[in-house]
Amino acid sequence: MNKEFEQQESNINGEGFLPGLAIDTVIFGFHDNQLKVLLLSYKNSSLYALPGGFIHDNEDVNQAARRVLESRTALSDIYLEQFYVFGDYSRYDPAPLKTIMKARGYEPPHDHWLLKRFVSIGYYALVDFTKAVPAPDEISDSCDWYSLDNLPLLMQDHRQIIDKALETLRSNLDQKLIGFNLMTDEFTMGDLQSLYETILNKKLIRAAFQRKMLGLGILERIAKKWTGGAHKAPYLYKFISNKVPTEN
Amino acid sequence: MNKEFEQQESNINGEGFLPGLAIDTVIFGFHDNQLKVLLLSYKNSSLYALPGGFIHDNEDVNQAARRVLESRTALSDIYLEQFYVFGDYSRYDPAPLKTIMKARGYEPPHDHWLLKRFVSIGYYALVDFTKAVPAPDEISDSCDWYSLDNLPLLMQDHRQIIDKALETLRSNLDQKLIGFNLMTDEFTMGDLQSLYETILNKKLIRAAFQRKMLGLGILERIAKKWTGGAHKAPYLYKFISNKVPTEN
DNA sequence: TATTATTGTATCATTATGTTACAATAAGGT
DNA sequence: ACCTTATTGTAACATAATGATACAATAATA
Repeated sequence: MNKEFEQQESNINGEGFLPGLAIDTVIFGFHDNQLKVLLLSYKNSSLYALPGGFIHDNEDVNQAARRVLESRTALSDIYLEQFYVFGDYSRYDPAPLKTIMKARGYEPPHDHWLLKRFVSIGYYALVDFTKAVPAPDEISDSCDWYSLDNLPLLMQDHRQIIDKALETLRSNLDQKLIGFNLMTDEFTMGDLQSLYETILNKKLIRAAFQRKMLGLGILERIAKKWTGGAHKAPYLYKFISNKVPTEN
Repeated sequence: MNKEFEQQESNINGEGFLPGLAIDTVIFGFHDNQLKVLLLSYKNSSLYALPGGFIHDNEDVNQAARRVLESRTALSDIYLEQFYVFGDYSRYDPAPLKTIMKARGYEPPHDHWLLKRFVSIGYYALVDFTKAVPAPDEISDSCDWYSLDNLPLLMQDHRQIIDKALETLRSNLDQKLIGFNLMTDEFTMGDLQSLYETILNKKLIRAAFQRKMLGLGILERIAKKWTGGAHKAPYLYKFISNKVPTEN
């Protein structure tokens, strides 16, 4: 779903789009020591869904994914990566989209292109929670962050898509140093450790974690952060951006 | 391309198939200390290509990939995994397929489904070279193994697809212990090390490699292998299959 | 000024990996 | 039979990475 939905709806043959192929994007953010994903809710529906969209017939697939991402977060230059194609026949279920269209007062023909079988390419994005501005469009009620351990009921197989995205993020975390894309510009070592612990779902050893991160040589120490706590103030760090993967 | 090509050719609207979506499979084997891939050559054409195919409109995408793989190697229960979707607009080039069809004496209509833009889902498979039986079909001259460091000229972006597959294999090798799928049933430690060295494209330290492999606890020592060489005979090993990932 | 919690880092322990060395041994030659 | 040769299996030690503990430094607050 994207801003062009009205055109897509009345365009019953899907003219201008690649047929049967969709994009779903798992947009991860990190806030309050919790991993979050950006979800939409549809008007007149209790269904939540991942931001997604379709591919113009003269557009690169990766470019389409970036377009979807930017339309939802108003961010560019974001870490974005394909992770899996969801193509089981059992995904095929025209009911939810039919419901959405009917709720909008539109009665789609039987062979409307949006009611056919779709294969979906899964992407995940890592964004700075504080910079993303969740933007709903005309067919969605809301576009908001939801904590991963408290997700609402999701449309179709979107729950499995999120699970697979998280699994991919987890296994790429150490190898690719992509975690920094989820941090704010400045952060403490505690913040960073908390992010790693949340993604990997396990406690890490503080001393070893700090030693390793500093040893990577991609952190620059800025200043101290007075939190107001009755204890030594932590340093703030920023990461040296040209040493960390952002765009592919 | 698969055995049903004649039907696909005369079926100008692609009835029964998902439109615009294809599968390309990089089938890896290992022989003579070299990585090999299975390639087809088309009749009346100098073009080589990856084994590929299309998805039935009532078939899982992963199942379709397995069907393609089995039709080319006569093997089942093979390690097979999605690795990337190739969806750039610049891939779109109807010329090669047009040439192939014309060479078969078939003049396709302008809007033949096979001449439209395709997005291709890349899979890679790891097979035991000694067990796979390369099988061409009626539109291919040949179906044979080619050494990775001596590939013929390939159709479209198939060369990039192979490169990306190798990159994925390389980065998954240690983590997932999938290398064993490329070995014969019984092998020496030297064979295994040679495989790793070839995939990773670097020399490994013999003592450390052996220690690590034995430490994994997935190898069973069988017997000695008398090679005829004037030296100590190496042991043969087989891997304890229920400890190694094969199918997903 | 004492108390408190947290941070940064040093220190040592443990594990993993790199490196060297060497005994075991299966041909082949004499 | 015995010596030579190349390769294997593994021990032994060196170095690097990680786990675990300890402790000084230090911002609040009382």
